[in-house]
Amino acid sequence: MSTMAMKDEDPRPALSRQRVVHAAIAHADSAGLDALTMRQVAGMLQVAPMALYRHISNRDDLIDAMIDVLFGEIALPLGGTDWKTAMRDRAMSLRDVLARHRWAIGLMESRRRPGPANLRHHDAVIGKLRSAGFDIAMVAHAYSLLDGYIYGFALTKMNIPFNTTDEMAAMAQDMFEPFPANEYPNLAEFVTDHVMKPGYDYGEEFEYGLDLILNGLEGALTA
Amino acid sequence: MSTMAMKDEDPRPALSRQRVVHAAIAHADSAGLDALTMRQVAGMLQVAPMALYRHISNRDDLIDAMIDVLFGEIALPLGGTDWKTAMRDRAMSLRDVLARHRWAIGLMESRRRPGPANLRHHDAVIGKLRSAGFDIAMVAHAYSLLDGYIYGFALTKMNIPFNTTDEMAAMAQDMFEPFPANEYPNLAEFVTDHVMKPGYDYGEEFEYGLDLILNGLEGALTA
DNA sequence: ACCTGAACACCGTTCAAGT
DNA sequence: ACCTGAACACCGTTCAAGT
Repeated sequence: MSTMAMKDEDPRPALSRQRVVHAAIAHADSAGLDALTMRQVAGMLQVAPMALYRHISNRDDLIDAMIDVLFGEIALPLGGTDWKTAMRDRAMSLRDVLARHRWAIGLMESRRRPGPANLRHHDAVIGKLRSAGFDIAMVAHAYSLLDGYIYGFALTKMNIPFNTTDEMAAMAQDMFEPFPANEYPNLAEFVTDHVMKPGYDYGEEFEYGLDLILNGLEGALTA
Repeated sequence: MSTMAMKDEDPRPALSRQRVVHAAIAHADSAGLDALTMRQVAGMLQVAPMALYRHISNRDDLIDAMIDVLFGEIALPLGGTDWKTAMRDRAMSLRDVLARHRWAIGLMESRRRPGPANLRHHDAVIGKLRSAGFDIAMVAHAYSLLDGYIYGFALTKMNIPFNTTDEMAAMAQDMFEPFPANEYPNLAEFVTDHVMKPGYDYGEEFEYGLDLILNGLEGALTA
């Protein structure tokens, strides 16, 4: 077997910053932030841990790059539609990005060196609100309220320790078991009559709150 | 020197679950979640790491206990006042607790075995809303919206990579430096004309959003 | 009963080599 | 130019001792 043939059969394409960043995102998506270690990312790519440092300067630099890829996945609020539709679509898109990349929720707004997709996203959102007649103080109100809600909902949903009605039922059992019966009657009623009902999905609450906020902002804008 | 005198001079009181939990909270408050390691908490208490395992079963059990202490610090919405005042006070109190214990933001609603203070808090909030005329579906809307916003605002504020106007100015410099001038005009205007103005404090946005949400819920309740 | 020390299987990152 | 292996200073947790 010639060395030429050996090369053709080499299952490892050359490493690159792009390949490292995308492997890291895929790994964090499936295994979580705790599993996002240099050693595990290197394992995904079948290289020694230290090979990564040729392409990224350290773990924080890797996370910077991963977050900018995610900002690129958020649909930008474009020129055509009114501000309310644009902000609603952008909120739903950001919600979807955070659901796909749960590990990123606490990291999106924490970058000391935001990348181009990050800056472009914030520029587009602010521009859309400004051209709809929001003054700068009102932009600050609206952005803080919307993003507070979007990230907070994503955080709460991510951390909720159950996903299905069955899991909730099991957890409710464990939850009340150590305490006297009827010690927490309002919570018990809420859990049994609402959360444990078939078809309950916490995720569906998102749009109720989003629309309440958008309507409130509209009222403040026209006042 | 007698062994009796040695005992009197021993600077280490006996370990207890309470002492471990409170030392861990104090350490996480000052050094952050990454520094909340068994070895560092043990160091605080001047014992060997393994001494902690006599009083807690593992790191997760320690965090469970820490979170329940924090729930105990939130002012309960009591009987006297109307629901809006009660929810506003409770939101401000939770905001303050999260500001004192920033490491806890992602952990408060993630416990598979919530402690008594946790359950008592949720029971009181739900009870207050129910007795004000919210039906169960509306309680779910209100709770999800309020807590989404409160936790999300705390998360964003915690992660924002600057605290003072000076830090923001330094960061703005670094932020736009790698890109062509006027590449992000809306963001640049927002930063220079609002965020970098003397007296700017992101934290002050909290009450604007909170009141907008409470007014929206009031409208939905009376409708 | 309560605490300890060594050990195991992990981390991120530095450094000096290897090809 | 690009990747590697050993090493260092850390983790949480198990186990067998120590007092």
